[in-house]
Amino acid sequence: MKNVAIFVTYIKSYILTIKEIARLADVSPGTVDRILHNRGGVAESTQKRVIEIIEQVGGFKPNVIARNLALNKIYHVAVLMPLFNAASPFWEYPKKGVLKAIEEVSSYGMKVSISYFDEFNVDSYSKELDKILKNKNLDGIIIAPHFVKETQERSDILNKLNIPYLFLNVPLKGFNNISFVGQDSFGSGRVAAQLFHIAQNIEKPRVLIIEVLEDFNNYYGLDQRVQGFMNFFSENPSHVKVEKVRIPNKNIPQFHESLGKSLEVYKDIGGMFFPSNIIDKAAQYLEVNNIKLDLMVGYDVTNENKKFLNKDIITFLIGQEPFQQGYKSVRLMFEHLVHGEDLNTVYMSPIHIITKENLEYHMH
Amino acid sequence: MKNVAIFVTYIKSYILTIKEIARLADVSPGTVDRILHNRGGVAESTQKRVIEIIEQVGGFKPNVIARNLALNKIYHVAVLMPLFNAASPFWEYPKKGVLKAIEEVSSYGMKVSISYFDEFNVDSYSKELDKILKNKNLDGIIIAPHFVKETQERSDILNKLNIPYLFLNVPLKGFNNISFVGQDSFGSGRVAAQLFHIAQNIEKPRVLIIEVLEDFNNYYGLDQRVQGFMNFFSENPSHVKVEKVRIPNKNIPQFHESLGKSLEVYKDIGGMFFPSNIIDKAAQYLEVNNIKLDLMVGYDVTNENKKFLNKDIITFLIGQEPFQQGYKSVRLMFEHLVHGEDLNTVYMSPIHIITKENLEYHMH
DNA sequence: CTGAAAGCGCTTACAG
DNA sequence: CTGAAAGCGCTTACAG
Repeated sequence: MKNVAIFVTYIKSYILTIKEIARLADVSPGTVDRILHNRGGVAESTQKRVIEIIEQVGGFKPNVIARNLALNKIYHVAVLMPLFNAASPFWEYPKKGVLKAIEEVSSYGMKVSISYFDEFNVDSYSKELDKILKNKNLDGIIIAPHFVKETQERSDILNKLNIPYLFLNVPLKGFNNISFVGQDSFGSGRVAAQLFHIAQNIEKPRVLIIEVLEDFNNYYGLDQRVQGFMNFFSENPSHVKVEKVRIPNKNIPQFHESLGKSLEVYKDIGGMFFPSNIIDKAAQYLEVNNIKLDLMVGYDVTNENKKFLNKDIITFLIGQEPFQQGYKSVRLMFEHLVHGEDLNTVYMSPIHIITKENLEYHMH
Repeated sequence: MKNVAIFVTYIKSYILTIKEIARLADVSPGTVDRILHNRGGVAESTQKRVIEIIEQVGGFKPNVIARNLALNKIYHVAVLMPLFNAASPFWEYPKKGVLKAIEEVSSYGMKVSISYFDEFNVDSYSKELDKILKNKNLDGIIIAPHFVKETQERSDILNKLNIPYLFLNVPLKGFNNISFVGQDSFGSGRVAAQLFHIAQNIEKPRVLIIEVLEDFNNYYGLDQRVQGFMNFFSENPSHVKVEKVRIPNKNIPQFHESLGKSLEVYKDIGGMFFPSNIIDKAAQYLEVNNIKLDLMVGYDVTNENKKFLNKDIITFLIGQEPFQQGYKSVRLMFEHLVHGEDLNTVYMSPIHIITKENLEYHMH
């Protein structure tokens, strides 16, 4: 043990192996391992000596690779998210992000399976979630908890399972989820408002917020977006005048009819704000009827919205980096399970301002 | 060998180990390994048989963890980038990104060392680069090649070293770099132009581009940004009128004096565009002299620029996700060296539009 | 309370 | 041309 100090200055940043520490302490590697993992059954004197040596050599960092290999443990993680299709265009990119992350972690001891539910069908959500919760061989869950009540009903099971679960995109409160990955809806509404404040034509200062009934019932984030929008104007004196209308959206013709009526009521409006990605339907109406507004702002870079951005009918889209949301949720679960990292309770997505010109540079 | 087919249907997505394949083929693991890595010295008949079996079981994917451990190889990578300080505020976040990535990959067989040069001192660049190139124990290099000539002079050495090198932030052409991570300067100029097009007050349509002499000599990307800016207006009819001035920047008083003169010449301007992050100096001038412009657009979320964004003196900043640039460059090198992945020749950074309202949600 | 041994899956000399 | 053995660093029964 006398030579330890000299040895240490020599090796500097080099990290010792368990075997080397064992040799310095005159014990076996097994004993060092027991101490490192607090597995007990070690004489106090031995423990003290070994810990001292570890401190002297500047701590011990296990070789994660060797650790993984020896444990030969594969962590199983389930992801539950809405199915991507024409009715749920947003979910294309979270899915891609999840798949990309799966590819990366699959070589390093974590297997991930994805289940999908229909965003507009509560039962499909409950059914898929129940299936996942029955799986006895699970180490972690990532959920886009679109349905509050159905998720709450299962919170007991989630907690009893005693495995970490992480919320993706929907920030439900009152759960023991280890983390949330998604956008601050309120803040994103403020960003949209600021765009009108900066860019709305002074001669046509009236802006219409369109709340689509069906969307509002489906997703609580929309209300937050509108709240944030209003909040900006309550804090900042502005030439912009805001009006709000609620219209139904059973089908396109009906939606277009309601929109048309609103535009007749507010003849002098210069812009519209949609707190959701349904703005493409309105853009279609404007195009067909050859109406030009100064500013059209909505959410999410879906394929339809891209089209109208490129035609200069939509001016700005608020993006939330959905690819990263999917990617990040899986990577975080990996860091937590495989590397034992503590996660932050919240990982806020950036609030992207997307225009025709920067559209193609973004990974959506 | 008869049972292979049945076995295969049973195991499905399970990936066989070398040992298992060896057993199926009645050879030793060593032989399978020789075939997998084309190391030669295997009878053709054996080779054929083993390859057939591998195909039947749906291919072989090595366990990267075991591979790393056995190879016991540590890849050494050098990073050369500008030193972050008050004069080079941009480089704070690439550095942070590099450090984050280093933390991640250090557990998986790659060590990274960073060297810094003074962005405004060619010699420091040459010196540090030469130091790196002398290192015989190097597997890859990441460079922010700020100085064209000095980099060109060393391209022979770079190529002879026969190790991959990747360009960060500065897209030099005519090199054998395996990849580039950074922003499309031309495209970013177009984005800035579009912001003026959308938001510039109709009553004050004149916009001033400020080219700072010293910056222009230092960094070729600035010219590209201005080109892109002009290009947008040449393609899009707009009410915006663009003027260009070139002013020197030996020191702040001189810079402010030149700026003041320009503002006297163009009394009716409504906005200014800075193709660099030096916009904070102009914002300072406007603040002190109590001048309010409708639109001030510049580059990069430095601490100074943040301040003026929050004071509503700067309207928009174009961001290039510098953290991600640093992070990504290291991760890509890791994928290339450790996983043997082929890289794309270019990884374009997004072109972020930053305002007071979305500022805090972005990782810069 | 402690050590020796075997094993995770792959690689690499070495012997034949 | 091929197999047996040892090793990467850590973990885990097992024996004492």
